[in-house]
Amino acid sequence: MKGKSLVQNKHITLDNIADQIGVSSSTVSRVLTGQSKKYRISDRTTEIVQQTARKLGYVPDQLARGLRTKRTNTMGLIIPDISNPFFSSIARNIEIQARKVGNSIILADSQEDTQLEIESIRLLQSRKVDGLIICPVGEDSKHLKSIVDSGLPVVIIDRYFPDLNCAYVVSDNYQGAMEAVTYFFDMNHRSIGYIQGRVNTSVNNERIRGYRAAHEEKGIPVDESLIVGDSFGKRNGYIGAKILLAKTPRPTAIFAASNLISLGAMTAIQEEGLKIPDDISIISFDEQPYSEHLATPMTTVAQQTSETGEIAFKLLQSQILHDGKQTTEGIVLPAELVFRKSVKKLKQATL
Amino acid sequence: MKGKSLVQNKHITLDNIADQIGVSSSTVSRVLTGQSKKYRISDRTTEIVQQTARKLGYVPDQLARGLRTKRTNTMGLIIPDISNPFFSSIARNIEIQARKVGNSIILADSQEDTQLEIESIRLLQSRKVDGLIICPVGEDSKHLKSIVDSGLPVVIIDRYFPDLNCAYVVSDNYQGAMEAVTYFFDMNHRSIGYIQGRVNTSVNNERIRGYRAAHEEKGIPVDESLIVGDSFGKRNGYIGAKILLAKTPRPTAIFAASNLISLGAMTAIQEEGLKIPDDISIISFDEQPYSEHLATPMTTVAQQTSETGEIAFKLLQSQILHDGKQTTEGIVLPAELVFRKSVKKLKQATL
DNA sequence: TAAATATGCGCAATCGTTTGTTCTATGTTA
DNA sequence: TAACATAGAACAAACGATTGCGCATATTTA
Repeated sequence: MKGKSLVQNKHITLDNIADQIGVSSSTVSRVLTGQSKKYRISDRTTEIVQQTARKLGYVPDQLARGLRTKRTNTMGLIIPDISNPFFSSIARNIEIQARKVGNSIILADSQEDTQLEIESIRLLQSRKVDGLIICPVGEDSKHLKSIVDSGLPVVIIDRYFPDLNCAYVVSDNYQGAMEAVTYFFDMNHRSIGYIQGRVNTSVNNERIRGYRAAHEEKGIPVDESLIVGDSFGKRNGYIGAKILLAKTPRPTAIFAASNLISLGAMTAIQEEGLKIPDDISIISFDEQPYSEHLATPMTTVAQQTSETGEIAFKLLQSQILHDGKQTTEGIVLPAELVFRKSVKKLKQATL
Repeated sequence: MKGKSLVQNKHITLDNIADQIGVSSSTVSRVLTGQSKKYRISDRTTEIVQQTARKLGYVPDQLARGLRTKRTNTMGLIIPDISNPFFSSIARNIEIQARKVGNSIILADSQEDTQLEIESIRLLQSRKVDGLIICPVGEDSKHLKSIVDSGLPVVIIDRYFPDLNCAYVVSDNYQGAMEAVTYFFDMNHRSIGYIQGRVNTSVNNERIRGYRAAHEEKGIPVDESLIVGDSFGKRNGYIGAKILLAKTPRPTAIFAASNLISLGAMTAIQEEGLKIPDDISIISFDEQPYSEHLATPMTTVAQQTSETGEIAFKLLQSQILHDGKQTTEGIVLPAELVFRKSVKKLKQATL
């Protein structure tokens, strides 16, 4: 058997096959979609059709099929920054799940820009995706509401909107932040800076809520001036840390709202000639492959990225299979504190 | 003006618009594709069409359009592991470029598996992408040849095949490796382990070639037993390092073929109770945001990821615009050594 | 005033599939 | 033998957009 894959000279269509063996294209279609029995195509015909299809290297035109069937087996994925390992890890798992069932993913990077997010949604709609998995930029949800209302299956990940009637899967940011800050307290820290991410995103709100709750539980008032920053990027981490470190008295600990933030904070800390954890303790959101290898192995709060992707896909898929009936299930995955060396146990609790 | 975005009740087509204002759908089409002048549609009609299209929230069905025009404005992107920041960074830049011109990217993760790569290609073909950007798994290129021969515009990135007549953009792995190893020599190292990536990929071959060339230039014979490993993953880095560190005499330096490999190597080094760079020096391929923050800031050889993405896209785009005429341009981008602290200068050159 | 040219737009085919309906043999039953 | 099933497959109409061609009017030209 010659395994040589034929060069597809132009393009093979159902009609080509049909002509070749003198049947109609409908018959070919039914055979190739496995409906021989249903439409009583004889075994002989079925066999012949399959053979010639294979011989000619037929591959169905998904555009035509989609046009006719209203299903493209394609989903849109909108991510604020695919180069961020946190997101790319989620994306990967979504893609893997999708491919298992013959679906494809159209990727859009919104670059943390709501306007681009809106454009992306339009673009994906025009490409007739069966559904959308979207990690929203964050503050605004009007455009999301309108698309959910339009009936397109949507699953939101990472960030969500309480008033949006839509399936979502997020981490328990409240609990994660709460645990992290509580841990700081347990290590006798009392002045904990928080370098936050993009404000007014659910992620950020929840983490702040956790930060406050931890304070409240310990009966420690929160110093509002210790909450700084406004984005999940590295630069913001740098700036935020600079600000915190300039305070007198200097906070003894920093809670960084993302992997990039902590990276930025680290260069600031270094520039100030300070050591982690001796001079300043730090916990970062987002576990990364390199976390354990940092100058000081980083204590992090880990989110379940691969589970997030997998669950999001399955949620979406189920909506699609149930004929676009949207579920509004919300799934929240626990975040887990992974302990390393970046927080120091202070001697005496001031107070 | 009410900015309220209308719920698209079902779906607006050209015919809907046409009916609404009593013209034919062809007229509407011509107006909406900006061909009013060419087809002598009156200003008045043009105006009305545009208004109602806007009012009704018309968004063209790209499936139908693609079916008719044979252009989908969609490109396929096949990547061995999108969660690897090296690749996701490339992917991001491709997506950004693509979107600028209204194109979309269908993402496929081949999981470093040639079989999945082949499947992905099929899938993308059936989805009628205008072209393909692919970072091949590596060893085999038969399937690539067949697809290039089929006339589909293709650009290969990161890894390439000398015998494949196809545009590509890669880093100068030879030069990068050569510089790294030469630097080791300049620091008086003489026994340099190399933890390689997937064997028989161009990336790996070129880097080994550089490794050898550096030796030759210095007149130092290469110890074949110092070349270990077989994948770009973290696990391979760990294992490779374990093997190298067990040798007596122990090599004084390790050259790691990827960011993940060096991460794995670091845990091995740590487990052995060794310090970088005091006990062992290391250089890693792939600059990363965290490179400077590692336990010992890592000397790396940086590749131009964003340029890679951008160039790859533009190469592909140009092929597509020139009516599928494939260019076979090969672009190789220089790699740059970025110096940090992970290499120690040894006292005496043994010899 | 007839012919020529311009203006403005519609017809209908087409892209490749899918699918409800119809058609024709051939066999079966009463 | 008339009536009727049944098997096996073809017909044709979608899906929504694009586009070559053609058909009316209106305007200009000779």
